[in-house]
Amino acid sequence: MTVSKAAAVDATKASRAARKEPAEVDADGAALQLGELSELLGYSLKRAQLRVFEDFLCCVAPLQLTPAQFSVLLLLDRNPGRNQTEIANTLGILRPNFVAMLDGLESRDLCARMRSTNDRRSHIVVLTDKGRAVLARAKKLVAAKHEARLNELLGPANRAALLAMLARIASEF
Amino acid sequence: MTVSKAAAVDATKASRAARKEPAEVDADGAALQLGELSELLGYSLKRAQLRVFEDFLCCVAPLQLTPAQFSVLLLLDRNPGRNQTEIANTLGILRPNFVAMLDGLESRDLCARMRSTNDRRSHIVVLTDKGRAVLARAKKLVAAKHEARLNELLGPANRAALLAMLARIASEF
DNA sequence: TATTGTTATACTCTATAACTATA
DNA sequence: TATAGTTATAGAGTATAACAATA
Repeated sequence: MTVSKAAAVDATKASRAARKEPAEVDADGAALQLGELSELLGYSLKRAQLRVFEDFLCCVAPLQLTPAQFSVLLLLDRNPGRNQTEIANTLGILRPNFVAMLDGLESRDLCARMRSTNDRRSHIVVLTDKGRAVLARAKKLVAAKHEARLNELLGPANRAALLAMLARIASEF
Repeated sequence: MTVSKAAAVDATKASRAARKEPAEVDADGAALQLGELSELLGYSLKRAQLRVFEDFLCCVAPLQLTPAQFSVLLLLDRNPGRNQTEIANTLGILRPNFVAMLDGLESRDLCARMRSTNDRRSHIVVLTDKGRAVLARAKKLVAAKHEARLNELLGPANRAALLAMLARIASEF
């Protein structure tokens, strides 16, 4: 669910090898046959996901946000007053792993932990003003550069159909 | 491009947290709003990919094969006489990382390295008889349990459309 | 000099156990 | 006792540099 910060710094360099496409020729000039691999949904799913995350990283590079960090900011903005466990669970991040992730965002003053008055064990996670500003800029970059290109590649109808099928797989498969 | 071997041993246990679905209720009974997240292609792509790999692991559990290992066996079967670099490159695996992966398959007698007579630097990777047998059984399990259920969920036409769009994203985006 | 396979290494991601402070 | 946040830790996955053997 997350992406390396090193990759965020230099997405193109970080996955140069993975970018080599199946059909690309090798040293001797003969590309290998993918065979049944190209009919395996999981295989194409994985390669498409890597490519999309790579492009996301590229598009949001000025803001230094990974897909995972962006998803946290989005969720905080939409769900104020929630604690770490609730945010982490919703994103499929394990609570122990969410600690360092929040530390990173908090150290950049994008969000803050606040002790809940109801339950002093809980940390309510809030977006800071800077966090809201960065999120707003990130949304614009994602919409204008990232999602726009996907829309262009697939067409709006196909893009919607793709999204619906992916959501269906994630929730019903 | 690969999947943990621990997950292969117990896929359900390994990703219990990640399996919690976005709409699932929390302790206080109120599910969080995903908001724009549900319109982010990358987000659904990632969640669908995790779910599909998890199911793959489950379906092929009797053979103890990860998606990555299965893809190597498929490629070896379809492309005899190739060396490590060619196989690894085609799958987007870096050569140094492919060494341990091949060691694992070779130690289970699923494939073997053979010095090339033309170029004594190269290791030609060949499927063993056992490797061919395991691959055949794996293909049947994947087709009968894994892909069949995906087909059932989406319908053949939608499944084909999904595959085409994913391949398009991987190669043209 | 360049390439193949390899080792060593480092960093990220993911997962579990166990601690602390609260409830 | 149970839960929230945390720490420590371990295992995969992924990336780079550098070496030996060979070309």
